Amino acid sequence: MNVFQQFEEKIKKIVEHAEFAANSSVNLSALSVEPPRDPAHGDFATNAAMVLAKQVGKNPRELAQIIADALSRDGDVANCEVAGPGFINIRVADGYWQNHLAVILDAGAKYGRGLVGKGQKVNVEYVSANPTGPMHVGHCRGAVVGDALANLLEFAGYSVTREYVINDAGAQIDVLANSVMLRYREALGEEIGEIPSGLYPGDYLVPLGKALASEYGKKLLAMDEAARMAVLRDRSIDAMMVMIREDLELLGVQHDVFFSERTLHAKHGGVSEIDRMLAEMRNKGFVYDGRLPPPKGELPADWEDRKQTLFRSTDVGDDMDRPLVKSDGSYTYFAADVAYFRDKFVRGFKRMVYVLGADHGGYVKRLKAVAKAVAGEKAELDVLLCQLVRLFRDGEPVRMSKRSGDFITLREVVEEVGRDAVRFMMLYRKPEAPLDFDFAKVTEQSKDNAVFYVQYAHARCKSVERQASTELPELDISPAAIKAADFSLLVDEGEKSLIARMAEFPRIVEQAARADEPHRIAFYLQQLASDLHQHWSRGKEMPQLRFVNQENANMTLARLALLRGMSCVLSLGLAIVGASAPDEMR
RNA sequence: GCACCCGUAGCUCAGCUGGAUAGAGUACUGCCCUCCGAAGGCAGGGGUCACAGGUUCGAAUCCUGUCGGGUGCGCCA
Repeated sequence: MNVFQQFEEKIKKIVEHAEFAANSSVNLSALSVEPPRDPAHGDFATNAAMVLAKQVGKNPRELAQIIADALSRDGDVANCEVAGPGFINIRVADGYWQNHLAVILDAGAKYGRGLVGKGQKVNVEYVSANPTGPMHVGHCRGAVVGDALANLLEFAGYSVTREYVINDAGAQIDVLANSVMLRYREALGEEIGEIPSGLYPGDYLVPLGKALASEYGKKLLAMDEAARMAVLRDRSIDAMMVMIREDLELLGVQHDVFFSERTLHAKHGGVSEIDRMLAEMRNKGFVYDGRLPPPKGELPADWEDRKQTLFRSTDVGDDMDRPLVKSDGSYTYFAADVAYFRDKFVRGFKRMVYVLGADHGGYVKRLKAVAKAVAGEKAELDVLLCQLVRLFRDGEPVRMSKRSGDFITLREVVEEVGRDAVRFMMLYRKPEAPLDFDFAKVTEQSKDNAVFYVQYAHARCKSVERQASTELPELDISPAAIKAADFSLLVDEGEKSLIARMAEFPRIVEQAARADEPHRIAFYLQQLASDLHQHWSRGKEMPQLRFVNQENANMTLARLALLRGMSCVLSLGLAIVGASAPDEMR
């Protein structure tokens, strides 16, 4: 339970035993205890009286006074004030925050951990780039957001599986195989000329062509079409996935499960997973044969009105029913998607999160419909839409052309600006807002990129420890000694408010986890770092506030404890973001 | 035509799911290093929260409509 919830409980107890609530049942679900907007208002603020006023038919300020009086008798509370329309501002007793520092240090890496999820199984699916080439910048954001969300949920106590769907069953794989075939012939010495349009032109396929040439010689040419394509498909997908995994590794992204779409189509005893799903859905009444109205707007040239196998997704919130079988008899991607969701459900996940690009916005409704049809209320599906990233260099848009295979790869971006900066930048914005990414600014280690600011705060904490052991070589600064320091020496307002800020961490984690919003961690870290830098600078004007005090070893030790707590929270937050917490900046 | 996302300081964005006087960074102006790391800090100006209604003690936040920007819209994945 975090400190805010502790106060909520105190207030609930007071209300439950209060006279005004005696003969009416009160609903306290909207009750909240928050950090006050203005620090001058105290340590906590609650809306309790305003939530209750109407329920018990009393004036909110009067009610606030009653609650405030009762709350004032609590040992943790120094005083309470009624303010504005009926807020209760709470100021904690001496020693409260100092005690909380002990809580933080005792918890260490467990501080704020495991408070929400209760071990519930969650599946986070992200990246899932087509295995047709290296990852490009466009994949970056989804990769970082998905990974940070997985970190966050795991930290919050969920049992998280990070999953990547390999789209290895579609027509694009044949295109890939044909492109590789060309590179193979090239490697055998054939003159291939310009890559025909419709095939992938990128140079990244050249090594694979060579590898196949040295392994198979001319044998592939002699094979019949089907056998050759089978080899080319398998080898191409494998090679592309190796590349993609290397790219993800650069970003520090690791998946637990790579799920192959082909396994859904594969027949076992004549029946595929999709067949099974279809039978089940037909039983439930979600599959029928019928006709779809023509698409709105300009009619596609090859549109024909025909009877087809449809999924009745309109029954569960979608805009239109969706085709499951193509005119050539094969399954649509949507059919695979239903089967895939069903597979996750069977694997026991209660929550499936899909991290998708904004160009998949139109897909959200049908995915939610799938979830309802397959799992009913037994599992929920959330979609995180990441808006596009626009690339700039010194304010000028960076042009990319897919046609020529001339796109900026994820590798180029990470190698130029660094993993930590890329990750923080991608999270320093809520995902549904578009993001402008300027190479020049991100590389510049300045306030333009908050990651350095936050990392600097961590390095500063460590720097002071180094300084302390130089100036006070006799001082024992082992973790045990620091835990045993006399925290009551930390009486400065700045010191107390640093602890108060750290105490917000568990609350931020909970809120971010509930809302699937990892970016909140990044913003919190920025705030926390700012508080530290600010307090640090006060030591310039007032040397007595400096952390290291040669005349007072006990004070130094207490302040080192404060910094230990600070660096602990900073590094926990940075770990969720996926950036390092360096001991020094170079 | 329909659906989804966005519209907050000159610019880039937060805003704790309905709370108090709407906040950061950047840019501009002026300060602060014999002093634990100046990759830092302090101060100043800058706003019709796109617009119009509605819900209530209370709206940037929720609902409806309008305008503007983005992304999609059967047999692609």
